[in-house]
Amino acid sequence: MPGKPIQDPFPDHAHDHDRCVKEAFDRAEKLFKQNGLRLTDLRRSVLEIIWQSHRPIGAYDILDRLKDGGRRAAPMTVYRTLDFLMENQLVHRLTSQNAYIGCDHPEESHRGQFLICRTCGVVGELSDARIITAIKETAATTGFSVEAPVVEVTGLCRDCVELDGAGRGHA
Amino acid sequence: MPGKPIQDPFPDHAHDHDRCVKEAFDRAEKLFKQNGLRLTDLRRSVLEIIWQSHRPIGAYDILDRLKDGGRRAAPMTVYRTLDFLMENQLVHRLTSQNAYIGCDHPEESHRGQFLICRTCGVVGELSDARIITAIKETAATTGFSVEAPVVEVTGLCRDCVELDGAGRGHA
DNA sequence: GCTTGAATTGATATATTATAACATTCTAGA
DNA sequence: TCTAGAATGTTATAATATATCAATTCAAGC
Ligand SMILES: [Zn+2]
Ligand SMILES: [Zn+2]
Ligand SMILES: [Zn+2]
Ligand SMILES: [Zn+2]
Repeated sequence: MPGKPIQDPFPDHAHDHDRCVKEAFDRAEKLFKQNGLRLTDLRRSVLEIIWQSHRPIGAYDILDRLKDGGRRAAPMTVYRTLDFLMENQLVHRLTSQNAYIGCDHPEESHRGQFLICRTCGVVGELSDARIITAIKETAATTGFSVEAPVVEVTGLCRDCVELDGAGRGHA
Repeated sequence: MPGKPIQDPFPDHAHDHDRCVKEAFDRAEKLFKQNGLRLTDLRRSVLEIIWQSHRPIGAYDILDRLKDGGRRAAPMTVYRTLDFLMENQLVHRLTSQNAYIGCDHPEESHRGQFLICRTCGVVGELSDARIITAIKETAATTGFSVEAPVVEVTGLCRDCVELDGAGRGHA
């Protein structure tokens, strides 16, 4: 049985994105059922828009796409939906980008660390214990008790490093 | 000779803040001279306002205080000055707060890590090699090359942990 | 099926943060 | 003094996010 290979946290430029979307929605639907949440048309649409790529998308861009899709909507519509999706870990907000990105593993309560490629715009989510430990222990030396670490790292992804920062265009 | 004791990255609730301000301005003046920069009234005022406390302050709050001080100013005035101060490492922007904080050590080019107390609002800046190493090495396992890590950690500072999250009020 | 309260969405207005573009003033040096 | 570049003034606008109240939809119990 093939199954999923060892997971790479950063989506390759040539990966099968349809599979990402399918898996994301499978997980989402499961989560909604388990928790008795309502996967409404609006929520589904917003989630679809967000999962159209691995690039973070702004609230007003989501709004535009909703309108393109024939739905009438206002900023509040989007922000409310984003709040709901974030509460349920289906979406994360990248504070350094004022933008939103889909999450791979909404089952577990978490706050990921993010790698953001400056060239292609793609984001990968990490969940690395060592980073968190380093932050917690360093904070502890000054008596600081960590609650919500924000880690957002810009740089160049594997594919864009190879292209020496000239790469563009993929899901 | 007394000199400075081992530096604690998080300002104590009862520390001598006048000394912080004095030292910050000594460093700033030195930096301006060394680099042939112009420490204008506007820049000095903005830096003073930012150093009034160890809490981050928003651009529009800076604007208000400038006006209180009898200076006429517009948002652009503030943002331009902040840009200048940030270029010269005298000020950092906390992306998770949309707010700005004074920097302790403008001499060295750096991008700090920040501890932000949710109760008293005070911010301490770290510059911890272990955190950066953990981020770089983890990123490297997926071929990602780190350029600009953002680390902003909210939680409770030493003093506020002791008060169990009821503390308030100091510089 | 009908009722009802809660959840969801609609609609309008406004707050907050940040940038664009061009004009004027200041300042260091020739 | 003259002048070019730096700094600031001024006006307008973009981009992001929230507050508030009304209308609609939905699930559950009767
Ligand atoms: Zn994908
Ligand atoms: Zn996640
Ligand atoms: Zn101080
Ligand atoms: Zn600093």
